[in-house]
Amino acid sequence: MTEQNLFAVVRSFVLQDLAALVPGLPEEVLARVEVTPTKDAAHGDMASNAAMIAAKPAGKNPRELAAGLVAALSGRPGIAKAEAAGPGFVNIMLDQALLQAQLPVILAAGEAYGQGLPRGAKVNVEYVSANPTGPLHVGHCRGAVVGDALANLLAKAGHDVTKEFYINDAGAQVIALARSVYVRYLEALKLSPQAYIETVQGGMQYGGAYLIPVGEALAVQYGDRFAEMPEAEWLDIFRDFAVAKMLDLIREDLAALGVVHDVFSSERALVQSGGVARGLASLLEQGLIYRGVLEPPKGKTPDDWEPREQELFRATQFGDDVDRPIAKSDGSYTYFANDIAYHADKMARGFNAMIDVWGADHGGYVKRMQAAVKALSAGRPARLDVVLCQIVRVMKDGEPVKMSKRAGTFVELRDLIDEVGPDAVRFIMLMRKSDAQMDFDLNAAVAQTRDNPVFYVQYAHARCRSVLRAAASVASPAAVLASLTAPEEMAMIRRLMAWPRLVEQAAEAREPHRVAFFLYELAGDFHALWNAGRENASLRFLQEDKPEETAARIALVEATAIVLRSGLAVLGVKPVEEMR
RNA sequence: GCGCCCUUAGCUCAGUAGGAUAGAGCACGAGACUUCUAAUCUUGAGGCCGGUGGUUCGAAUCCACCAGGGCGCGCCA
Repeated sequence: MTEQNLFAVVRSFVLQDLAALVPGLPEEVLARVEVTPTKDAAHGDMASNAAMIAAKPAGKNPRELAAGLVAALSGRPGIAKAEAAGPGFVNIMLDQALLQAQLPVILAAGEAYGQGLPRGAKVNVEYVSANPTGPLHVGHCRGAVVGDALANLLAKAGHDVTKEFYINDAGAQVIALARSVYVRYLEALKLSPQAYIETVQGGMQYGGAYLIPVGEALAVQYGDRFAEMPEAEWLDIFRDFAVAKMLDLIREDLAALGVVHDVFSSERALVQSGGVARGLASLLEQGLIYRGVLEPPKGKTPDDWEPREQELFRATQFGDDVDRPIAKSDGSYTYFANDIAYHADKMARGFNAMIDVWGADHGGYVKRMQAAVKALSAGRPARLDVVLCQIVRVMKDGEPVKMSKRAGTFVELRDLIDEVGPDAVRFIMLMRKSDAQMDFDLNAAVAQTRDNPVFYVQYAHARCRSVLRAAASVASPAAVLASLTAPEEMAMIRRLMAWPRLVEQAAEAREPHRVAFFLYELAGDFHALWNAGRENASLRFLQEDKPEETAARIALVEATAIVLRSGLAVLGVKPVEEMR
């Protein structure tokens, strides 16, 4: 595969010419040299900051250095003109033919356009990881969409990506699930669960109707065998059965959203196979685990505070604020210990880059987990990035839709998908930085106007397809691309050309929302181009008497459709053929 | 009290590794349908980038402090 990213190509020219002008510049200076799209067309197609970056280490005036770069770059193939500007920018104007020649590149690549060259690293993206105690609700939705799109984006950028779901099936919450299911089991047998419920501390935790069929299924399978039995006899059976059913529910919900994980990892299986001891071994060897007593939190101390001796991990040695407990005072492991083991397990499976997508309520957990991964990696290259997703409020008619898990009226993810469709859910969730709170406007999500970004982008694709359908009879195979010269057309090509670079940058920043914004802008460009043909008939795509120009424009439309599809594929949103 | 995230136009938000005159949409003003679907487009107005200092050729972006909003804070996961 050849380099599709023209910005990378030109950057390598700049670096070569810079090295010739100023030999021996340090790596970290060169790394800061960039070639970017320009905001203003008057500044050419691309701009580089090279002269300003290098001026100080070179002991030269940035304008002077820029002039030297301009002279060298001007002779490069494909570069029509270079000029120094402002405080020392080098503005680069490409040959029109080079821009036009991007269209056949895009057409040949198809939806693979923008695909980065393969990189060595195996990346694990873990997301959703909801407790297997019920269907997904809207709170899980953002993480599901962001994680899935991020994984797609990284794959697009050339990484070897695994999508993973961590099943929290080892803790107290799945015990509580089993007990709640037992109540439904008794009800299915027409027995009163009241006496049993009174024996359960905290009562029935999961009261949702979705457990009724689970209880019924158990009644069918086991009859009244467990009706009078003590908990110890049925707890494991009920828990495993219920967890399996809940995972089925969750998988269905995810499928409705178009999310499919490659791997489901069970916490319980990890624990039972001795994974925790395995995971903690390297920390023990490094002397990073000790018995100690934590200081009370600064400021106001909890009322029931009393010093306790626990096993602690020296998280402070790796940037955390305090050391963190590995084991409770009764000796059993904390969730953190299991999580260390889980990440150690990922590393043992060969992942040197891990990304966890968490809800914002886990923000306080990031430092300790990163500290643990740092300790586990012990010098090997391993990196954990945590993407935090802030709360989403679902809004209707300007009012927040009530979500109360306690009252059993929480909005299930499925309700949201049924209401607005998976494409709108995904696209709109990706129109925000994940670490900013967002309101999800139900009214906008179903609107057939520019208010609704998914509609706007899909409409652009449908318009492309509409032209291409109408073009079938007019198109000539020999596209004479040189006829594409109108400013609107060249602007369109520049936008398309930016796609591979955007993939690279967004993947590096772990920010899939940039793709959504890119598509929104690309759609805007196309709608503008479409309407330009309305104002000026000579700009219309299909020109009856000019087959060559028509062919060139069809290539442009086809390339636009390809980039739209390529981007929508990253977001997991379906392109549509027509809007009727 | 401590930690993390956020604060950009009336509203909802972008701002691409510190780059040039801070950009979109909505709402508001003025325009464009004998069509490749006007479900769209063009154009105007609208800003102390929360505040104050600092770092440098250059700061919405980095640092410090302050104010406001959110999340979390030793045997819950």
